[in-house]
Amino acid sequence: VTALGNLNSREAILNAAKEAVQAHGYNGLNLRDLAQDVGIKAASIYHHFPSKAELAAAVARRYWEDSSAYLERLLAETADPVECLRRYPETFRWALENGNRMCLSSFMATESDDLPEQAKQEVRNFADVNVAWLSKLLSMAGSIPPAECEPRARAIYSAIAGAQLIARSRSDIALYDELVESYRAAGLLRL
Amino acid sequence: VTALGNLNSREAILNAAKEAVQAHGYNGLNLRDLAQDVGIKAASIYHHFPSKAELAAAVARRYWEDSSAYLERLLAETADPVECLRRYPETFRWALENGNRMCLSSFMATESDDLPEQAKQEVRNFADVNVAWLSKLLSMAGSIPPAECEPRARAIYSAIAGAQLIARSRSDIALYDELVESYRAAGLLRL
DNA sequence: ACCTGAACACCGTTCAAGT
DNA sequence: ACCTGAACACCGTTCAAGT
Repeated sequence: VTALGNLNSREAILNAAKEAVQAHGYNGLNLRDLAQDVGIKAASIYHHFPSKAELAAAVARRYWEDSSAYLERLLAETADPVECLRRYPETFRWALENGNRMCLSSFMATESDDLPEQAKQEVRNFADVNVAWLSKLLSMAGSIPPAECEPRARAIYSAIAGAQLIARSRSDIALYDELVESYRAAGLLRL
Repeated sequence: VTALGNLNSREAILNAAKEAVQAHGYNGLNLRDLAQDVGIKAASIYHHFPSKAELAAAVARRYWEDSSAYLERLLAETADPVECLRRYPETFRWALENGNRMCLSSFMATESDDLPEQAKQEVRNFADVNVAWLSKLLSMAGSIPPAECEPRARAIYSAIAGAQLIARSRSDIALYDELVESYRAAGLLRL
């Protein structure tokens, strides 16, 4: 019977918190402002999440789950692994297009020292999911030796994260595109 | 006559603030804790800096000035530009060795949305100084076409910043070294 | 179940007051 | 010149109280 009453508030909190953390980070996330976005009071957030830290962990968890689902879908829809890999940088481009935000995991990774263990783990999961996907695709593409697929996947992931960080700090999407193009030209993304 | 009385406090504040921002960022910088590190009260900081924002700008300014001076010294001491470029990743490795900290400019770049214009400018200056140096060295080395030196310099800078961010979030210097090695293997740092 | 106002300790900041 | 205690508005958090 009954009872999904608070699901709307919970969902709204998670979504608004995600956007806020992508712009201001965990330390910059303000519960009173967040509550106002959702249309409730700050104290009410505690009915859905026991603390700001656990809210952040929940947001980070959903973030990598969504990322993982998207990447699997991309792989399922795009037959060619090379084409799939070519499109990977797009995923980090959207955050820049959407209000000059950045990857929630990159931001929270930067704030590692101020995060509880659970939140840090979810941040690591995002990186692991992305690296595993890249590694699998590189392996499928078959253009570099199998032993180099995982190191290369990590290199691509960290380089893309860096490009997003730099481009965002200048509010310059064209710079992001230029950096990705340079990575290709230099061989990092060449397949 | 007289008067360098407050230079010691001012210097101590700048140094302690630098370390704190490298670990916790601008939003994570706590003036009461900072004052305690220096041995004064939080209110006293305002005798040396008009606000937390202007303190951060002063810290960021000194940060890129020191970086610039170091890079010029490295270039003066190391005849070979290729050797010079090979040693560039070391500069980002030190922060990891020194308490798993990160580049102050990368951290503040991440927090761009919450910084005043002056602080953002100093953060951009750091990137500009590093990119200009890399571009000059790439040009001296002569192994890539002149027109590609600056784009490549930007790519190297953002990739190194990304590697530091990822490695720090795992407190794993070996990962930083592996990422740099992968960049070399992939051709990004090859000369 | 879900939400709130009032209170707590903490933060950036100001200011009058100390030396 | 340099520093401080006390106060301000703000923040994360708690809790008793509302529906």
